[in-house]
Amino acid sequence: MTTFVVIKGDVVKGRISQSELDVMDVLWTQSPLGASEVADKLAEHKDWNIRTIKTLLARLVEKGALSTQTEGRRYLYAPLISKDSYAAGATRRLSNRLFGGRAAPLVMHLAKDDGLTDADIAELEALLKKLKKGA
Amino acid sequence: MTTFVVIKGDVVKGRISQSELDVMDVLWTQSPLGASEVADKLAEHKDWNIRTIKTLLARLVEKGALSTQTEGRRYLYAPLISKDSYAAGATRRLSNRLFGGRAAPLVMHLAKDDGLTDADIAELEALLKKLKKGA
DNA sequence: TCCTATTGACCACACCTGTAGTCACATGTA
DNA sequence: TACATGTGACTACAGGTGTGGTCAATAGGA
Repeated sequence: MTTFVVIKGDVVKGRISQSELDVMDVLWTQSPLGASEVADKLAEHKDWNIRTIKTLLARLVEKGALSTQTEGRRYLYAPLISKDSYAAGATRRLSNRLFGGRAAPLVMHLAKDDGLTDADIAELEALLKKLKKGA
Repeated sequence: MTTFVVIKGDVVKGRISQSELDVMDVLWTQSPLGASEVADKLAEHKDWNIRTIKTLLARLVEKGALSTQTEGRRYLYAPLISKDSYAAGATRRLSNRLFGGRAAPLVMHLAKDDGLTDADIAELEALLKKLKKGA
């Protein structure tokens, strides 16, 4: 069974795995980059062999999440889906899966254990005000 | 590398997979249940062989997500972690992973594409009011 | 010009996951 | 009592994932 994850018009074959997401993060911050540049950025957080990173890059290309462009003898990689649209899809999937699509319980969970700072709360209030006005 | 997912005091060895979560959902709704009862409930949504469900139950027991209690010649299964604490952990992981732990962008994503109803917005406002008072 | 370092292509391998089959045993029924 | 049936234990197997090795080509420095 082949699954296609549709994210606001972008189509990715199969799911982006945890490690692959770390690679995407680098390229969402800056792109296009070659494999070794991606490795350099990742080295701050991860202790991965360059081989590992190349495998992840290749898999992401195969899944349609990254594009390649040739620069001399190497590839430059760039995201085909934006972090924003990926995040939107992931958020909605979680919300549907666990809370029947309702947002409030989700926020409630974030609020527990001091998960929300005063700044967060202020930001959310502003957001809600805008949503009500826009409606 | 063995990973332990800590959810508010509950410890689950490894991660709960998608299909396993479907099984947990049944037992979060009602428990304890035997394997065939779980299968009956799942039959409404899933087309799974009873073998499959037994495998998933066994894996969940092995992971420490379910407890068993003997009833005659069979097991009765019950959750060792609550849906609430699981949901809290999953929400926090998503929020940390994608939004640096901030709640507002997460809600913003839900809001897009009419993801939030008026009722949701009202519920969130009430929640925020309570949070401010409680602080 | 010759060697070394780098690159993508391909391969490896263990563990996880989805999905079930087989087996031995107990039990209710004929 | 004999047998179909349900149960958990163990096994299977393909595809995904984490992690990295091998190889041939090539580009850049000595």
